[in-house]
Amino acid sequence: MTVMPELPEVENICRGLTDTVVGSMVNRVTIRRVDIVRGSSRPADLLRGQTFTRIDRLGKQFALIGQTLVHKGSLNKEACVCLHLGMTGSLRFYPPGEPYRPDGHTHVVWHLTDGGRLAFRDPRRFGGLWTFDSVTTLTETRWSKLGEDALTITPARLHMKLKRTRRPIKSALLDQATLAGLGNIYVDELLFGCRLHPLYPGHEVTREETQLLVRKMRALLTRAIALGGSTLKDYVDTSGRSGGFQRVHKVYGRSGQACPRCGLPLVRIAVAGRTTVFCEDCQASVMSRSERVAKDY
DNA sequence: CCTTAATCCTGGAAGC
DNA sequence: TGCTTCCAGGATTAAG
Repeated sequence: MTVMPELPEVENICRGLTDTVVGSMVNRVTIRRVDIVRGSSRPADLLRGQTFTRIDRLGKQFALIGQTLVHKGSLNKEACVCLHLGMTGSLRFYPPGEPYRPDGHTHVVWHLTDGGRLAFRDPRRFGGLWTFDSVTTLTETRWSKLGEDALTITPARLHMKLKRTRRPIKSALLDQATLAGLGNIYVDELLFGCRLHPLYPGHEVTREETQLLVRKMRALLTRAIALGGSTLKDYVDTSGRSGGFQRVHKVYGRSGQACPRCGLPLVRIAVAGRTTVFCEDCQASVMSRSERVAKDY
């Protein structure tokens, strides 16, 4: 089973990058597929000649931040590359001396002066890469459209967002403008953990239910990070390393199978065009209108 | 303004 | 066995 890069996977990639490439200098950048660099970015400037100073993350997106020493110790020219892995994207670090063979899906390779390499690979190319002249520009022009990070958002802030939408809670939680980091897998797992119906309208979610959501969400994500972290060594990638990383899905991908809580068959519907699996019995805590909608399926 | 639907893309699974 | 069809997913864009 493929590992989808949601927040926990991305967080582990960032930690891996911090341990491996931060401090290294980029000697050369190979762009094997130009259109993987999105927007008006100039592909030639993907931190070439710069030193990785920091890795930032917001939700599922993260940024490689580099600096160039223009004058000795006085003026630093900053730049950064924002990455989004989409569905099948991965970033893998090859230590100096380790052979690597780029295939047709390896789109960008950073060659470091110490001989290490960093390779971005994405078969389906839902992912991409954006360049900015500073972290501030990235934050103001791109990350400003995202909600708060799923790991740090407070119940009060989430409740504020949910209150003003009539969309199903699942749609709202998938929307990165509501909060950043959740994907289809974790949303289904989270709603099951909170016993909330996926079609429950956002504005009907109570303060108490939002508190439960945030509490469960933090626990879920933290646990997933810990599980993924145990497999990290030299590699910055999570796909292709299955050892020890079997995520325990209670509902995702288990439609028709027994609900782990009550034993009834899990049901599969479509919400916001996404496959949604849940337990009609355990997650029946919907009110009036939405309950009728749910029953229509 | 709010919400939904189509679009992108490829590999793997399922169907004939 | 080999071919075709369908499906999975996140974010952007267009349309309702």
